[in-house]
Amino acid sequence: MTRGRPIAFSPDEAATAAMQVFWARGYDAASTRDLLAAMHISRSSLYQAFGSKEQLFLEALRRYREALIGRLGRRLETVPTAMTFLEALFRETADEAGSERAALGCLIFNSATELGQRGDLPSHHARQSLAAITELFHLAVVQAQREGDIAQERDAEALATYLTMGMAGLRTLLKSGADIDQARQAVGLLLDTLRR
Amino acid sequence: MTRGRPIAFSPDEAATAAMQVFWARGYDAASTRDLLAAMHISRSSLYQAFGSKEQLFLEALRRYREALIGRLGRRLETVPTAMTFLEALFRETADEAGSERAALGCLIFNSATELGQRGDLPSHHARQSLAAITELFHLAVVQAQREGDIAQERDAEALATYLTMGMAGLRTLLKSGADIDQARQAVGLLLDTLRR
DNA sequence: CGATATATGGAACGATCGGTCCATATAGAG
DNA sequence: CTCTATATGGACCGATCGTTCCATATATCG
Repeated sequence: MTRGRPIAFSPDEAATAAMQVFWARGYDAASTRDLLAAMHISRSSLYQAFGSKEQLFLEALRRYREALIGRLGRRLETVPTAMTFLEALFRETADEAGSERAALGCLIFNSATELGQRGDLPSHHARQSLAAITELFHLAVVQAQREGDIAQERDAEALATYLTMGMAGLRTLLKSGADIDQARQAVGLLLDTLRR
Repeated sequence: MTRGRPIAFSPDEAATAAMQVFWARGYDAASTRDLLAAMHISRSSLYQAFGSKEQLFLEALRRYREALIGRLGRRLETVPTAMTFLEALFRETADEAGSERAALGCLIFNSATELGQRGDLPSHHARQSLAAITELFHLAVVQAQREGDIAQERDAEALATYLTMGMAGLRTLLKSGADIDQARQAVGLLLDTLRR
């Protein structure tokens, strides 16, 4: 079937490595040389397989988003109640305070803040990814309403936006070195709003 | 007294112009050429007067912080109650949704997210500036407690951190194109927490 | 008037950027 | 085996980065 020399690396692993570089350094600050080193491929292979730095980023962001939303979506189905899902998610994030993981943040929030105002494809995809997070929060809120943990008459869309805002703010706090007590207290107040 | 050729520009105006460039483009993305064009001075004058791009940024951030904190602090003293101050601040920010002003964001939150994880001077000053915002919120919360709008037994520090988190999240929402209704609803929920 | 000290404009520097190009390697097809 | 098609390594490109340097302009001091 296929002719010519076969690929000598796993595009999957390479894309994952690229994702980690974009995650740690940001879109602009991640140089193609950084990416090549992490992906363990040559410059030719990068451009052959992914086209450009921009397209590679879109692929990396897509993978991150699908992995995150997929993982959280599955967890939402597994967990006893949607309310415990939301509580655990925010509390676990708060507990990252001070760690290297906290300094990394979330690729989606990182990208939304870095690229939010540009009009290019990366900016558009970052916004869409943020919207996907809000959608997931919306699912969780609606489920919590069904389960009786959030009053039916409350606006699920507004609560979902509020949770996205809270997570974005929490990520900012963690990135600027908030300690674990500060993060936990702020998250506690955030979650109080859900029950009212 | 002084010898030699006198300066031909206002360092004050030049620093203000630089601040606006850093505000709009971010620290890394603001090139010295961008800065020179906005400041209307020559490359030599920039390095003569400010030393380096890094020092110029520190000066710009300092001016922004002092102007912001000063303005808000004065407003807090002028306004009828601290609670109305907080409400007006968040509601007015939400109402920026969709505007160019919203796309700009706040230099302090922008810098905290861009530089939060680096160990250099700009990073350190960005964190300090974020802490200054939390301090202002703390002042407002304590005053609101004195004025009877927030219960005395509530943790003023935790509420201050919560407000900083909320403003950071709101800025992120605005940067990623949230519309005015979303922003207003999220802010409404945020402010509900103050009264509980 | 020099003499001196600072400011300015702009050329130039080495480093790094994303991307291209080409010679070479390596597979399958006939 | 030859032919063909794709992959790879790495030199190279022009653009841009922050910064330095130097000749020149412009002020004050004696």
